[in-house]
Amino acid sequence: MKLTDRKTEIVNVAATLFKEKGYSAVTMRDIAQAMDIKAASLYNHIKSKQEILVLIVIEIAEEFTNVMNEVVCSKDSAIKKIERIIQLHIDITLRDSNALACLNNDWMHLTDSDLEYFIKMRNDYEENFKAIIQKGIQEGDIKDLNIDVIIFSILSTLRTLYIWYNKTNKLSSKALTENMVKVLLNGIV
Amino acid sequence: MKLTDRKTEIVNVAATLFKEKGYSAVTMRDIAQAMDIKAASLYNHIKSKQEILVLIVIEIAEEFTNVMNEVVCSKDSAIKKIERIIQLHIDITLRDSNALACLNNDWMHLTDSDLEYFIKMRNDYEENFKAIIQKGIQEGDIKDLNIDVIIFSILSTLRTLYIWYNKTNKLSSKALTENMVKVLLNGIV
DNA sequence: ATTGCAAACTAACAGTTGTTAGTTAAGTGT
DNA sequence: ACACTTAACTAACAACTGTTAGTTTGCAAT
Repeated sequence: MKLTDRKTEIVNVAATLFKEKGYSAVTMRDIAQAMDIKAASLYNHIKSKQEILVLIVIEIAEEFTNVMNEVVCSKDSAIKKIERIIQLHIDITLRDSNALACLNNDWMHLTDSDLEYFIKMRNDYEENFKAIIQKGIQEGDIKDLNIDVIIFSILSTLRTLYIWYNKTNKLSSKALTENMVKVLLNGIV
Repeated sequence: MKLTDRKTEIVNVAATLFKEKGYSAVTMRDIAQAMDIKAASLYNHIKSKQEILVLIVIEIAEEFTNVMNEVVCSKDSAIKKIERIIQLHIDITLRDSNALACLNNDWMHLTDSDLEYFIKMRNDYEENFKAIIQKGIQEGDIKDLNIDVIIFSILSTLRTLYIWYNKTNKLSSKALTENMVKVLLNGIV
């Protein structure tokens, strides 16, 4: 799916606004004003407000899905797999925090098949993550704690990185990943 | 600030809807319909849609602030303090997950002095939390990792508990807290 | 020069939004 | 029986919503 330059621009501007105020609170006139054009002009490039949301959310969701599938198929250890997933979240956060905020906060405004598709991807993602942790526990690499608590604490941290990453952007991607791996896997005590 | 029964009911119904779709996407007619009355009737009890949001968000924010102030003043160890804060988040999540969702997702729709007040409370909260961690590091109870990464990973997990707690509500408050303390403090490896 | 096209514009639409005004029906206390 | 209060109602408002239709402008290719 290739986008024209102008369409990409609209999607990016919209993502920035959606991050600030949420999908519902941003109007087509807001998006237009941010681009110094009129609202009606947006429709030369996009079909609807919904389409913008779909373009933002689904693309990122598919990227998560694709990488997760690679990781699942690989022969790495559970710990190595988790590290790759941490890296994945950090990379996408650094590259496109606006879209990520949108995915986290506005996915419920998707409709019909898009909503269905998104929810399936998210459920599969969590299931795959769970399977990785479970294998790690079986093989003795991960402590035998409540598995849902483990999954949740890691995923919720990774998913909300976008809120926070500009507060500590002195850290490089690599340094951030290293610290995150230590904190999330080895604990702080 | 005492609320009449009916006002409380409106606030609770609104919080449920806000959790599902976000503040902006919920209309006064939605709230009214959920209570089997007409939108105009809501105004016998509340001043505005904004007032509902303020009642939901500020009350919870103040509760966090108050308990945090107690914890800061106490003579407990850093670890003990963190455990109490984990307990606080879990308790509020179990008691009022709707309001918590609202606080997390819709605080930016507060206006003027309410918005200012909220942001100040949140900043103070984070500063206090940071000071606790810092003390813990100084005293050797906590590993000397990047402090922002530590704060963020714990807080983001605690703050988004509401998304997740009904998936694993087999766990009691106590059991949940114990698992959470182990995972967040001691790590999983 | 003429045509074609991309991308902006103005004007307007039908529906939705939060909110107000004025009214009504059902209790409650005197 | 009476006035008062509570909490619902209908009707309407002005502003805002996403979107469409038709038009204009400037540039590139013929």
